[in-house]
Amino acid sequence: MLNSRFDPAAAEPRLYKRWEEEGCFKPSMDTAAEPYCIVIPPPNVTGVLHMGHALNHTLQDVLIRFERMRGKNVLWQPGTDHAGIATQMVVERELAKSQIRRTDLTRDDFVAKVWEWKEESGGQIVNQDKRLGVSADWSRERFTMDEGLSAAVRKVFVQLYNEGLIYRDKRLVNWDPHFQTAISDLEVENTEVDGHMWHFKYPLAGGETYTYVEKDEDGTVTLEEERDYISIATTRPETMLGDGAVAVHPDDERYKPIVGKLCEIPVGPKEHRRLIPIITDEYPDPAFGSGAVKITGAHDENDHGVAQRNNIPMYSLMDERAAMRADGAPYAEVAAVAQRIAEGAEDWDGPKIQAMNLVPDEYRGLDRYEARERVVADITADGNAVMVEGEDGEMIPYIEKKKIMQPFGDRSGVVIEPMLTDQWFVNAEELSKEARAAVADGRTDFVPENWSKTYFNWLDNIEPWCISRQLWWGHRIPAWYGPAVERKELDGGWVETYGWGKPVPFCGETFEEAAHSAFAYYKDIGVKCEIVGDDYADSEIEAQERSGQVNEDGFYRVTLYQDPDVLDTWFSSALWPFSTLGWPDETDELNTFYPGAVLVTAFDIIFFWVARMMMMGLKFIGEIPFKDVYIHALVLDEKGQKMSKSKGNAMDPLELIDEYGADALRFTMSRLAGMGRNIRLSKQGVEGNRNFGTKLWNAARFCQMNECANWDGELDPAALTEPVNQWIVSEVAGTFAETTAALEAYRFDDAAGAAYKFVWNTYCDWYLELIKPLLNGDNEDAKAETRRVAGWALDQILKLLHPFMPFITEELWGELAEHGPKREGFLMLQRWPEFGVGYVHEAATEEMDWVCELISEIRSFRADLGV
RNA sequence: GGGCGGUUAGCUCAGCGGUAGAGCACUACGUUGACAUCGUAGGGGUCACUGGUUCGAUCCCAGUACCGCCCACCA
Repeated sequence: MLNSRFDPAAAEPRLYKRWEEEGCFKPSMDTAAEPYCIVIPPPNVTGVLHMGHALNHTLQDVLIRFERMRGKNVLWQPGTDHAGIATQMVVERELAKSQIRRTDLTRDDFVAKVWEWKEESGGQIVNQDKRLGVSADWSRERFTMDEGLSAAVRKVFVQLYNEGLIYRDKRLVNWDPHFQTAISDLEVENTEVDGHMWHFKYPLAGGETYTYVEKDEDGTVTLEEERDYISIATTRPETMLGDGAVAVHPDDERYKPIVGKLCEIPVGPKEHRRLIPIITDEYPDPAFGSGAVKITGAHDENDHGVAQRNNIPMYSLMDERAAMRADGAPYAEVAAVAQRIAEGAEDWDGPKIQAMNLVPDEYRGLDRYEARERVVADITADGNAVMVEGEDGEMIPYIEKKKIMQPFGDRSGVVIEPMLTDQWFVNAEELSKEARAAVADGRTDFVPENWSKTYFNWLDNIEPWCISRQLWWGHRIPAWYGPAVERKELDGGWVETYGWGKPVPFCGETFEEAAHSAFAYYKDIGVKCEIVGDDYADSEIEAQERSGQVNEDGFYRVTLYQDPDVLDTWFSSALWPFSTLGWPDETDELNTFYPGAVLVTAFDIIFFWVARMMMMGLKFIGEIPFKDVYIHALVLDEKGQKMSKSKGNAMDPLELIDEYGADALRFTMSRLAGMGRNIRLSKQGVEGNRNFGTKLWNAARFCQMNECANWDGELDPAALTEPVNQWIVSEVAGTFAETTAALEAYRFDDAAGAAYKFVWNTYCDWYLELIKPLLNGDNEDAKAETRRVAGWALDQILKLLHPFMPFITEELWGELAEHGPKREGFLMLQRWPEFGVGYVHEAATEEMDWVCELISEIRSFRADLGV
């Protein structure tokens, strides 16, 4: 006899172990069966299971188990992501406990530490997934940095490079001063913060003056005064040091008299103040601020554009920690050079400008915010702040309080600095075309469909994707550099000079490949060189030291060095749908399971991941990676707040599993997973669904007590005579039809809801109550039929609920089988019924509707009488 | 600034061109010998606002007002 309740803590590990041992999660590889594949969004290897995973994995598991029961050849491909920044962060923190900094170790030693950590502590989430009942094929588990996936990454990189879709460029990128790496646009979170806008005077060169006139809309003069300066507003005074020009709108009448003249940056030692030109550009908005904008090409995206259009030098002011630069020649010398450049008296180019440190000596090495305060104080002390009348009538510096959008690193939380650096980029615009088309023409569908608009909107405005990261943990960029060579004819012979100023990159899946193309390159331009075996340097300095000698045959020795950077984590994630199936090898799995049936994910990852998988899949396989993209909601707490540790409202799925069992959590997730944008989870809800499990358990117990648990599997509905039995068979069939349709449409809430309603409100509340008289009566035929149908219906219920509640259903199966006829194998072998879909016994249904109604009426009649 | 979505019962939301639905909460009665319960019944809504299309609009269209979210370079 069954206990009166299910014991999840005891049953779950036992059942899961047995599923795994019996290989229930492996694809059948039955060639006659339709393939069905889902690749799991790989959680970070550092990750622990949170509510988002619990929802995401539950929904996938429901689909996977459902399709497996329907007889498809099902693969759920699991694995984890190396998560570059996150993992490096975790390991650095670990090391810090023993007072070790990353930079105390060599790169190789550090990376070895990370692997060590990964082996020991990484991937806990896999075990946590097992507690949830995730039925992925763990024997195929992959890691984005394992050997096969790394090879795929190199191959993709090299091919894209050879096609010109990956390139190296010096651009303004988002620089994270904490991690000291570039990050992509997507990894930046713009947040509105309280800021200030300072107004300063840039004096005109040589004490020149002009008449400054302001007019209102009607053309009436509202202000007219002689000025010897131009007024500039800025939220970032510290970047003034790198200004290359002041820009005004070409139609701005106020400044027409001084366009083309020079003005002075009012900061730094007086004797070396720099002069910069006043130029025109369409960018400044005459109606905003003073209408004049200082142009700092190396530290602001807009200014960068202006500087590029007008050929204005872009002086970098900060180092990789976003502190004011402390390198290079003393300020006086550099400023003098800058002065000659501004006057057009000296030639310049990018690298030359980049090398110049225009930070005045007294600011060098300061943190950027410290520098800001100093700059503001110095300018104000100097009398170059614009003054306004304060509340008490005194003149005070004009500082506007202002909300400004500030970029923060999504992982580090520090303010991102736009920095001019050399990075690798993917031409995302080119790759996005096919990715866009595939959704537009319906090869891939978003569910709900509306998300395709978000997807289009992003693709239509896509920017180059910065893929290089200045980290140690990740896929090393498969590029090696050699010197640029300049050949000059001298005394009838050729003389080569090797320049490391702008090294030439050579890409290859291996060093040999890169070396070959390097060799070909140098040969092509007429340089006799040798590149030795697999002898490449670890750093640029080492490469320089080792290059350049001439051997006895007159060949220059060239030593290449590998790019120190690693790739953005999402680069490898983008390959996940095919790299995990064995690509570039033509494996059975790749042929069978690509494209996948559906990708299940939350909306916050559409850009990071979904779009990029579309791009890479279409580019390298020539086919979409998945037919559907199901976007589910975010999990919020019961008050609709985002769960977070700091708020203290985070619920731990593992705690809920401990308390209520995995099935309760899974069923709750399924019932809440509507098409909405977020779902609210409460402990109460989970408890309610645990109670549902108990209800189911006791229905089974009732069947067992009444000898109903001896079903033989087959049932001929046409041979039934009792209306109540005919009716319940119809109801079962109807429920299966409803649940099947809902699951096919990713309506998890409807699917689970239909099952819930049927089990509790139809089977338990009505059917089991109605058959009690039959079971206790003396009509042996009716009794036998009822027992058979009740047991059969229970069997169907277990099938119906299995995708949602695998543990309790499996356990019931096992328990009942001990008392009834032996069943073959595990539930994984059970088939989703198709027999009775659409079966309706109309007469019985009508009759039962009538009976139910009548009983209800009698009950309320009795209630009215107070009986 | 651009885009997306929301506004329906006290709460959370579903719905749909044709007398408004669910769950929770509330009230009443009844059950609890498969069940850690639950059942039955009931009260409760100008479906944000304004126009338009239509025989008919909560639903379709346009606009307004709030509220979310995403993206974006106003110094």
